[in-house]
Amino acid sequence: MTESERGPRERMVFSAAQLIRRRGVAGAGMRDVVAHAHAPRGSLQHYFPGGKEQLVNEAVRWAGRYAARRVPRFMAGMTERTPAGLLAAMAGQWTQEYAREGFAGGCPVAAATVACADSVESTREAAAGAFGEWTGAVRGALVEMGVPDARAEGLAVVMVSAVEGAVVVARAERDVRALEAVVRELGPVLDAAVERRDRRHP
Amino acid sequence: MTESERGPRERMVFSAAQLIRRRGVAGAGMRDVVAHAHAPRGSLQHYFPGGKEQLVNEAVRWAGRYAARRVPRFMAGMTERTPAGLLAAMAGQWTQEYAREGFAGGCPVAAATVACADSVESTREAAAGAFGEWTGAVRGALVEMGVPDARAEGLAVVMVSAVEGAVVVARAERDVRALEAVVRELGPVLDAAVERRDRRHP
DNA sequence: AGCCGACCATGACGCCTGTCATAATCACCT
DNA sequence: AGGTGATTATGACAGGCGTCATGGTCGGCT
Repeated sequence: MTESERGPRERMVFSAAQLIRRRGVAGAGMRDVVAHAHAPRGSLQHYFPGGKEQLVNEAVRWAGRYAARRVPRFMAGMTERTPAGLLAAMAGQWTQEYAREGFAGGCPVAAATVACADSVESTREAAAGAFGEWTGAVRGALVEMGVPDARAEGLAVVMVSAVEGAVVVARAERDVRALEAVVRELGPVLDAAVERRDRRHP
Repeated sequence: MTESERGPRERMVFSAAQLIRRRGVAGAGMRDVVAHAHAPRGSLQHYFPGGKEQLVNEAVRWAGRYAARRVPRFMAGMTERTPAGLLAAMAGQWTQEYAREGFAGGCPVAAATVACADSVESTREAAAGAFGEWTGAVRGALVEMGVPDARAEGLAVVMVSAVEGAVVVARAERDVRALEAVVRELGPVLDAAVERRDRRHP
C-alpha cells in the first residue's frame, strides 16, 4: 500500500486511484493528484498525454490488478483453505480498513463505472477488464479448492458483486453489517459447492 | 416511470435521479436537470434554496422510496411467492431495463454514495436512509414468506447488496451475467431459509 | 382596483477544471 | 564541451459549473 518510492508516474496512478475511491472521478482533480503524489505538475502532460481519461483508466487497471493479486495472497495466508474463508478474507480487507481509517473510501473501479460507464467508453472497458481480472483470480482459487469449473465462474462473479455492493452500502450506512451479512449468508453456499473428493491423501 | 404530469418540482427531482444514475452526481448539472424536466430554470432557487445538495438528497430519497414501493408490487405480481422469486424480480427489473434501453443507467443511490459519502454528510445520510427503506421492505416481504425474523434482516441486506453490486458489474461489462449469477446462486439459499410450516391451508 | 406572494426569466459573477504553450533544467552520452 | 532528449516549471486559456441579483409575470385575496 505504501510503497512510496516508485517513479513519479506510478505514484500518480496510485494517488489517482486513492483519490477516486474517496471523492469519485469528478472530485479527484488533476491538481489534487499531483499534490497527493508529491509529483511535479508538469509531468502530467508528459506521462499522460491522453489527459485525465488516460490517468483514470490506468488507475482503474491498477486497482483491478491489485485486487486480483490479493486473491492468491489471501489463499496463502489461510490456515484452512475454503471458499468461505476466501470470501471472509475479501470482505475482511474492507472491514479492517473501515475500522482502521473510517468509511472514507470505496472501490475505485466502482466509482469509475458509476461516473463514466455511459460517457467514456475507454474507462468502461478498463472497468470491465478490472472486474474480469479480479473475477478470474477468484474463479481460479475456487477451482483450486475443488469447486467444479461449471459453477466456479458464476460463484466468483457473485462473490465480487456481493462484496462490491456491500462496500457501497457499508459506506452509506457507516456500518460494516452489510459486509458481515454477505460473509455469513454467502459463505456456506460456497463451501457447499466444493466437490466431495478424497482428502485423506494430501 | 413516465408519469410526466406532476408539478415542476417533482419533475425536477425525478429528472435529477435519472441524470444522476446515468452520468453520476457531478455529471448531472443543474442546467441539465431543468432542461430534462422541461422546467423553468428560475424555479431552482425557488424550490431548492439548499442548492444542488438539496436536490441530490431529494433525488436519493425519491429513489429509495421508489425501490421500497416496488417490493410489495413484485410480491403482488408473483404467482408463487418465494424469496428466490422476489430476488429474481428485483434483478429482473434491471435485466429488462438493460435489454430494453441499453446499459446507460445504474442506481442513483449508489452513484450518490460513491461521489458524496465522504464529502457531503447530508447526502450520505440520505443514501443510508434510502438503503434502509429498501432493505426494510425486502425484510418485511421475507418475513411474510416465512423467513424467521432473526435471519430476515441479514438476508435482505445481502439481497440488496448483491443486486447493487451486480448492477455495477453489469454496467461495466455491458452484460447481465452478474445479475443472472446472483439470482441463480443466491435464490436457493433464500428459499432454504423459509421455515417449514403447514401450507395446505391457504 | 390594488396589492402581494408565488413563480418564472435572464444575465452576470466567481470559481475551478482540464489542457496547452512555452521555456527552464537536468542527465547522460559521445 | 557540446548537444540531445527526457523531465519539470509556470502561466495562461477557454469552458463549464453552481449560485445569485434583479426584474418580470401571473393569480388570487381583500
